[in-house]
Amino acid sequence: MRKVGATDAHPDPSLRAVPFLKTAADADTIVLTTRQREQLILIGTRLRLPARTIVYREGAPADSVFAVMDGAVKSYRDLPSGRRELCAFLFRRDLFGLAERGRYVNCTQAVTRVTLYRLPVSQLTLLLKRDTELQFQFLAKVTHELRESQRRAVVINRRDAAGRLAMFIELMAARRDRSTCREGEVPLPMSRTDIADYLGLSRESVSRAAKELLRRHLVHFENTHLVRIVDATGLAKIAAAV
Amino acid sequence: MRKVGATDAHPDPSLRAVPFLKTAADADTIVLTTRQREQLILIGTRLRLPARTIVYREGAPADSVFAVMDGAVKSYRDLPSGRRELCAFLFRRDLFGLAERGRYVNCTQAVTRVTLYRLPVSQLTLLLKRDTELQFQFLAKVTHELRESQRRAVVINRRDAAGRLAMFIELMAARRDRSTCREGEVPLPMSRTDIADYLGLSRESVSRAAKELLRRHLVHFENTHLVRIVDATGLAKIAAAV
DNA sequence: CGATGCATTGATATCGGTCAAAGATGGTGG
DNA sequence: CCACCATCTTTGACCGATATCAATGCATCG
Repeated sequence: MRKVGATDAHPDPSLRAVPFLKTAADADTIVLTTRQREQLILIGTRLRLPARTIVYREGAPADSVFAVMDGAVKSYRDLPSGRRELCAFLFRRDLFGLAERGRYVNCTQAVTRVTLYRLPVSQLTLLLKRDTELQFQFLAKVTHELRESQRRAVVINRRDAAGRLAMFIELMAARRDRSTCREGEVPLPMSRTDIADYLGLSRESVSRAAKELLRRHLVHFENTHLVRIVDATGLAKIAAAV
Repeated sequence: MRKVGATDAHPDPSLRAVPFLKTAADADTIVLTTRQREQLILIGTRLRLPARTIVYREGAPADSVFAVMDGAVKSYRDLPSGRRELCAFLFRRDLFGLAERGRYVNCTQAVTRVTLYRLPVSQLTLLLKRDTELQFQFLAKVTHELRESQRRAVVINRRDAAGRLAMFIELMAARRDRSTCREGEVPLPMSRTDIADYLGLSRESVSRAAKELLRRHLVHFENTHLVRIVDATGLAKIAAAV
């Protein structure tokens, strides 16, 4: 496993001028518009990593921010109990690597082979200083993402296994790249264990929940990593039943 | 039950100039410094409400923001399933009433008799425009609170009933007014049902968890609404066990 | 001092976790 | 191209924790 994006050098202290980059650390993910992404790519370097590569570890000096160009990345934290809390799955256009006090707050690992852009924080800071509009967008995205993940966390707390999985499938469906998959088909590139850690369930419960959704004719699993939504309204009903 | 803070008038459209006030809606609570609070109080009006008064309802036009001067307020949402999700308890110095698209996102109700300051959003907006430092502080507080509540939600999902209650008691202990209660004593002004809704448990489970903490000599309940921490380190251990 | 809501306690049911084992899948090298 | 091995996934049995239902106890406020 390679490790990138972490050196012993401290990040640019001028980051202090953009405190939201630090404050909003836990979100760990931002979705940008095409225009914003183009701007950021100008200052970044392309990076291709095989599946399972650790992009950076929790606590490492946060000197870079990353943008997903292709593939999927997971962001997680290992808890003292041995459990793993999977905070987010990151796809095309997602930005990740935000830090708190100059350190990454999560560990991130490639789920599939991925293409990333790496943006040095120092240069990003300069860009944000020059472009107040971009900074503004950044802030809006940060708070938006925070809200989303907060909503997820709250909601996960009160739902049976099937409901959580239904919600997860809908989430993945909403984010899928329409150009690369058929109507109703949703790729699930991550492992069952990853899904379990994300939903706060055991592997086995995810399996059983999948079986349950199948039994109710809501979805059909073409294979482990591709699910087809059979009854979208029925699925939505279960997913929404808070 | 009286209802205040909700009229049919639309909120000041200039609110659009302060999008973070809307964006950060779900946090619903901000803790301000004394200086900031003083500034805000200048534009507000004092309000005394008896226990159980609804301050505003979910979905009502958000024309005011409120600051708690004394007493406790709860912020909640009733879910379609009939469950109630209790988002936050608000105490002295807490600010609440942030909205999304001009509407309140939660329902808020006085837990005890309370004294509030009511701040018209229009005037608050003006103040924020004049005082960039205050606006900045506002943003920092918003993101901070968001992070906190996010952390809570995530953490709640992986803990047994006793652990959740231990965490809750610690939370309340951290926020209690030292001047009005003895060392180690923590007032719990809210009902067991409220605690249950906050922790995602049933009333009965809260009762049993309380008994469990008592059995382990970690706390002692002087009465229903006053708990004394007997073994702080032991309690912290249970509360921290993720 | 009674009445009403709140809190506790007990009995039972249900759901998900855990453990164990079998079944699929995919990658590697011959 | 196939066989084999490692890993991931599924299935089953069982257990424990919490929800739910029911009843009793308690306090608070007229």
